[in-house]
Amino acid sequence: MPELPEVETTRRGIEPYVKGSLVTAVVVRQARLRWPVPVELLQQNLVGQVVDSVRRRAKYLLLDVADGCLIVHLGMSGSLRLVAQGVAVGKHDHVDLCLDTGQVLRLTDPRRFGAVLWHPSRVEQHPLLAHLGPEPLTDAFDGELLFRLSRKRRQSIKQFVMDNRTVVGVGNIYAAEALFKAGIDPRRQAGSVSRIRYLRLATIIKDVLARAIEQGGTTLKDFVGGDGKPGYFQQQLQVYGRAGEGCYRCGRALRQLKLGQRATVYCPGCQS
DNA sequence: CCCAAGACCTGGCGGC
DNA sequence: TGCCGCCAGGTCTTGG
Repeated sequence: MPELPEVETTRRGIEPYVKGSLVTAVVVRQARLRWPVPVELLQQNLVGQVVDSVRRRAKYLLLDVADGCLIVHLGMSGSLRLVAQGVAVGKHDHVDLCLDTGQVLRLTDPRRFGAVLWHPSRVEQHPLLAHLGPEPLTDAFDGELLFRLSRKRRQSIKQFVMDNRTVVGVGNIYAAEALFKAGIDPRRQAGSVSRIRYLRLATIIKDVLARAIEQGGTTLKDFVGGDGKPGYFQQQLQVYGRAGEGCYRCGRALRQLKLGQRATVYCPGCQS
């Protein structure tokens, strides 16, 4: 479900309700997520603490308290919602953070690829975060970086831009969309793409992600942001999920193939 | 170091 | 209806 725009939408949705409130309890019904949820650590370190800030790094949501940080990843199918205390618990509602406001921050994740972890100090140094590339919407990410990192790389450009060491937050949907808008064939070897094309691609990646965030993310299945509102970006998708249908630009049938085990849709006429 | 494939899970869908 | 194979927004881990 969540790519960066969906995670950022979630962050913005929950921040007003979570920031500044005190954690009264942590309830873990299913500790077997991507990694075991450290129940004891969470209860010892979070309960009685005030959440100072709700941040995002890549697709990780970070809830800071005085002595450390709660790390949440939504995986493929996770979502975070605020519900009133006492709301019935569903089959895939694995973790609750109960707040002194009477609300509960609830993690739902059917596929359990998500994660809930604790880090006792500078969270940027957590092994999962330490080697991430730059945030796509900052000046640290640009076409020069893409060009430089891509030299001598033989993997496809799509896999290259989806690699979190290159830049974070470009998932399967937005990689396909950005490459379509940039007119680049997703199968192209990263190292064979020109500097000029990378400059344009970086601008497009920023634009696509920023616009998706503005629209509240892409709603696939039942994604909703923390405020319960659906996203509307799916109405803007040019290629993702449209294999076999006509290209909006040239009319040719969009094709689908696999790159790095991921479905990849592109236009044989507009992308080369 | 680079790269591809495997692994982790559940649920929904199309086909027979 | 029921079962089977395939597919799905991520990314760590393994093996060549």
